[in-house]
Amino acid sequence: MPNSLTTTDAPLLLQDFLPYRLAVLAKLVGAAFSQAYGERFGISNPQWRVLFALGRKPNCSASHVVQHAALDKVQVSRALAGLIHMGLVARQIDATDRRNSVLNMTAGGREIYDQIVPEALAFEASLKEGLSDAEVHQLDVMLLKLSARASKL
Amino acid sequence: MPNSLTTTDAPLLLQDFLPYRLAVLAKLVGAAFSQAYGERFGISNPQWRVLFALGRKPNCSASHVVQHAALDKVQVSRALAGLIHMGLVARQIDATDRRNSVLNMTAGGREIYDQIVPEALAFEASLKEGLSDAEVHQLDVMLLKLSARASKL
DNA sequence: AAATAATAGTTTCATTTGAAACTATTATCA
DNA sequence: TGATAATAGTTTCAAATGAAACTATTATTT
Repeated sequence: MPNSLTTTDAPLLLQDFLPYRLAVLAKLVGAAFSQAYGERFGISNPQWRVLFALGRKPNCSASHVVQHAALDKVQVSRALAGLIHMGLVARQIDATDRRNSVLNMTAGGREIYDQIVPEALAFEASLKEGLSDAEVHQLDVMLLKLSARASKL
Repeated sequence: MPNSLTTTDAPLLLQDFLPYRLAVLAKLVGAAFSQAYGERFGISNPQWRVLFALGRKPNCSASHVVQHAALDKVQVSRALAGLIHMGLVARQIDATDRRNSVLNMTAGGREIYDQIVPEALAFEASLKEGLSDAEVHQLDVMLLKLSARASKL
């Protein structure tokens, strides 16, 4: 057995393996984001998602957040508990269906939100720096295609 | 205060926000991968990375894995503990520097590895299905650019 | 050579995450 | 109407993750 310790014929190059590359990039970006902003406001990544969802659609329920922030109901429940405890979000109960909550940012929550949105967009722009408009468009198309494929695997 | 409960002027669209899109896609892909293969072999995501790193470079140390698999030393230590316990990896001690370990897959480890590599490549190919060669190349370029930018934020 | 620093890797402990079970409320069906 | 199922959300418990402290070994400094 002359080569029992050598590599196999077609070793998988981790650096080129798309699932790996996506994971590494997403983690890097997420860490940079939450280091920059989470630290400043004491807000975690799932909590940002909830705030952004509420910014987009006030008076919504937790289930709505689940569907629009790619979080499961446990994560949303926990994120909300924190945000409510910090006084950034207020929860009422839907009188017509007492299972539903009606969520909104408080004045304090909106203050942070209004502050963070432009910075988040600047962060994104900075991330895209070096990409041409055409490339940004290509990226959009490919992320959509990859997401569509991935959800079928 | 006529609009205290309406959205702000430029709400951030989570669905379009690149850090969010990357996170969601990476998670989706990672989940699909480890559901398909992790379940079958009882191997976690960090453990796959270690195996792939060892496939690429036998006789390497744990530090080498740290540098080439985007894992920290704690994750590598734990992944190795599991792999060794499963009998898929063997660890010797470098006689010239007894701090270093010398890692290799066992015959059993290589058996799984040789089985998984073509499937992993097929998985990747399936993920890229629908992308033209030009698009795949574009994707490569943009992931590289984004990674470079992200590591500077 | 002794003391200090650096490197490789592990362990410990606190926090995060995920899956499953649970409560409360409303909807459906017999 | 009463029983069953479905929905909204929370809690609980186990596993995964991360940061910091720790052990062992080698390198450097004095």
